[in-house]
Amino acid sequence: MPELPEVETTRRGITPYVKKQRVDNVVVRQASLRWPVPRNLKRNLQDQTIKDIQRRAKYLLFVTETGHLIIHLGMSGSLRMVDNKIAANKHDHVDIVFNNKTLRFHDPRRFGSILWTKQNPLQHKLLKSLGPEPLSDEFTGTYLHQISQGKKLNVKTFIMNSHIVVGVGNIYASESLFLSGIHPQRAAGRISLRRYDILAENIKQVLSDAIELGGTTLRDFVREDGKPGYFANKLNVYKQAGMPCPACSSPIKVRSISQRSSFFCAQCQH
DNA sequence: ACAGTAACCTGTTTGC
DNA sequence: TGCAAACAGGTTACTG
Repeated sequence: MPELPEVETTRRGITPYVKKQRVDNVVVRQASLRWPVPRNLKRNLQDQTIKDIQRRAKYLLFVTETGHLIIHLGMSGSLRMVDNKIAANKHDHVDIVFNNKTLRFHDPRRFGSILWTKQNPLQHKLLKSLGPEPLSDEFTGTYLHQISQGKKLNVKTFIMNSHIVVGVGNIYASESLFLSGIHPQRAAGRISLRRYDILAENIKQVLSDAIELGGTTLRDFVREDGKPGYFANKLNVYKQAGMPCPACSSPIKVRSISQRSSFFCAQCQH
């Protein structure tokens, strides 16, 4: 479900309800997620005050005095703020209970994760070797061009690799390649610096635009208040197979690349 | 080091 | 209509 814009939308949505709030209780109904929810989560988190909520890649980092809560939404996860008296539904696996609101983690497929670390979360095993943030100045066409040298791997899989750049999932990979006129199956090492400059700019643009609109809701992404994001209306190619290309009107194609559906215009992308 | 594949899970859509 | 296969926004671990 969530790519960077959806995670950032969630972060912004829950921050006013959670920041500076003290955790009254932690309820784990299902500890079997992508990795087991730590058994000591309640012991560590209860009575702690959430000082801030940060984001690194698609991980949300909840800062407390004694450690960090790390939440990843996986494919189908969402976080919502609900009144404390609202009963949990199916797949509502974890509650972080505050004074009168509850942060509720819902995840049908259970590919998400909830972790606790006392160390610097950026040094956590899962975060320490991640690539740059796409919206940072560090992420440029020059960077992409440099590390793609010699790679025969297709460019779509390349930009979806979180060790290259974080936050670009299946939707925004297709969209940014379309905007850049680059065919998703082109070898990463056979793209000019000039075209990587364009691609890096388009990745920044499409992610920023999606954040502005509250992310993309295709099926089950919801914001903290249960409302959808509206970027789905702006998709040029993703899920548009057979529809006319917005630029040239030839039908959008879909093809599986590295086991992920990839949407593109064969006329516009080379 | 790299590239390709399987695996984790449930729900919905597609196709015969 | 019914059932099985395919597919879904992610990422790691394993294989060769």
